[in-house]
Amino acid sequence: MANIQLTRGIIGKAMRDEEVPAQPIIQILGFKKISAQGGQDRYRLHVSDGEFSHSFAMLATQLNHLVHDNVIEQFTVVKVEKMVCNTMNNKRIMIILQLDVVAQGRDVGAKIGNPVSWGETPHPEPTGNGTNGRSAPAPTAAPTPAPAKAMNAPSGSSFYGSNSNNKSMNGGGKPQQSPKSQRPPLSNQELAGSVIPIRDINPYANRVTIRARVVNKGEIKTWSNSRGEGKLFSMEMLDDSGEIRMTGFNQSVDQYYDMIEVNHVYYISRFSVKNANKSFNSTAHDYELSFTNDTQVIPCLEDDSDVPTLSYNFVTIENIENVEAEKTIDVVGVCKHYSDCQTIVSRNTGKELKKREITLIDQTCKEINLTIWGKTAEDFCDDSQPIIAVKAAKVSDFNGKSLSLLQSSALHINPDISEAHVLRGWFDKDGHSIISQSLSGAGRVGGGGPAPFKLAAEANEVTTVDMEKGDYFMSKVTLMAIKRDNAVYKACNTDKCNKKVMDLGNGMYRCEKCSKETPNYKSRLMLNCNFADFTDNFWATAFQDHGESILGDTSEKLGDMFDNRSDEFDAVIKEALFSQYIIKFRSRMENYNNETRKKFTIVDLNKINHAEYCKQLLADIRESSA
DNA sequence: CCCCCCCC
Repeated sequence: MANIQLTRGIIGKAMRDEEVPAQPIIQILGFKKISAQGGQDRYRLHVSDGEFSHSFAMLATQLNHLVHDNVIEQFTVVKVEKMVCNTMNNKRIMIILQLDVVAQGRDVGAKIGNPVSWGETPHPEPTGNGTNGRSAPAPTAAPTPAPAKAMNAPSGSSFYGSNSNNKSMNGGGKPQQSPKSQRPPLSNQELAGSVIPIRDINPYANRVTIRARVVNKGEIKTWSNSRGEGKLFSMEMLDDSGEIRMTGFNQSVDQYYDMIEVNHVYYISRFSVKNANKSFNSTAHDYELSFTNDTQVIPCLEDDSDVPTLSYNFVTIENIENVEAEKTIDVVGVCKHYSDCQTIVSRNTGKELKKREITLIDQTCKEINLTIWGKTAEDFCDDSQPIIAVKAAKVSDFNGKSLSLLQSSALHINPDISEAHVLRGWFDKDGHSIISQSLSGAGRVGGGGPAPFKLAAEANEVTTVDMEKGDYFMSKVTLMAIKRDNAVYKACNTDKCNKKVMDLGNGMYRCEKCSKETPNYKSRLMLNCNFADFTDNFWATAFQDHGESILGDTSEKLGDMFDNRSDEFDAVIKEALFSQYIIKFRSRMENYNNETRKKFTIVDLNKINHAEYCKQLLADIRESSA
């Protein structure tokens, strides 16, 4: 093991944020498990380039197996294929994302050279044999013996079976009794011999096994239609040849859903293969798989680093502007803020849906809203402004551009990928205080550029000449009053027609526009609202959707209240007052009774985010005092 | 066997 040359000086360069040579060779002097977010272990490394040593290096968590498998041990020499440096709490940290082992620690057996501890370390570095330095206890303390490398497939005891006897088998430790019609589990030899690449899956290839990494697992979904009802889940898997989707129904859900873990590799055999319906399947594969009663899923226990992990093809937020609606893209951004979880009712199915809006920002200084659904929305609660990476988010052109998660999308919080580390560094240093523009909703560019912020007094001064288009402005205002009368009106029930109908007094309603009389109508909102800030106040109209946001209920329920439970309706109005909003208004001159008057209409409305608003004010102050 | 991907 003589003559191993470390890349001297690389640590100094990395610490000084200078360009580092490609593929530097360094030695691991020790490592230490540290507590980490998300319950996942993280390893801090004590590394040396022969000149300096440094204990603020981190192993990307996808490389944890290298520690668990004793590949990284004391004195192991590695070639760093990929790493990033960040400054965290005034310390430079090296994050090693990819490495190759040059020589095993047990073969090297000693520290190479006489490295000096870098920088702020106040004490001399211990140099005793068999110790790893303060930050890195001896590896003998931590790892358990690695599984035998020669093992191709796991032993029968780790078999996740293909029938319901499984639990009793595990409980009693008895050999499995196959029920009559079922085939016995595949032997290890059968398994290993029949593994084919995912790319080669087709309906005629029987008795094959794939060895695949699960990169996404959807929520359990229930359905009920004329053909029956049931539950199902889908997952996406990949190997180095391709990707494929697999769906499990009913009892397969019970059997496999909890067992299958995202990012783990499994041997899967005895599935059924059918054509992929391209309109609902975003994978590149022509076929998709289903679990059968006979399907066998076996965790891959040996080293699975040859099976690729989820890879992204990120589009910057700025560039999402140019992506067509309905396309799916990968995106990574900082979760600048997020909304409460809301319950809405699907127009198509009548089902209640949970949703939450997340605002993402990246180095292009653009923001975009991402809508998340269901359990993901309910459970999302992370105030640390985490990095969010999404595989296959759907682009929509609602309110500018926005993103929405699909069942087949995958959201990852603080993924251990270089883009995320770089973004983190940017946001913590500069990004958090930057004035950014949103592609979604209020403040976005479009329709003649971003709307300027105006105080109420300034808004009142505006004399709009353009009768057609009008002027747009943003304002931070408090809701002072809502006129109760005419807040709700009965509108024509015809799709797309929202005209006010005439109550004929006989249970029928007439729409002049449609020339139709029906017993039906829909309740719609048209709120006359008074808004104020410290300079002045003005009246503005909030139609349907914005009215629902302000009053916090559906127009249907509000209409019922308005007609039948007047005091309840008054209470709703009272409750809505004195909320603060950031609102985008349109001001326009309108002719009414031979008089030209300026009218304000709400075009976008958001409850104020005080933290966000204060940041903007601070940025404004900085800019104007610079 | 789902096949909806929602709401403003």
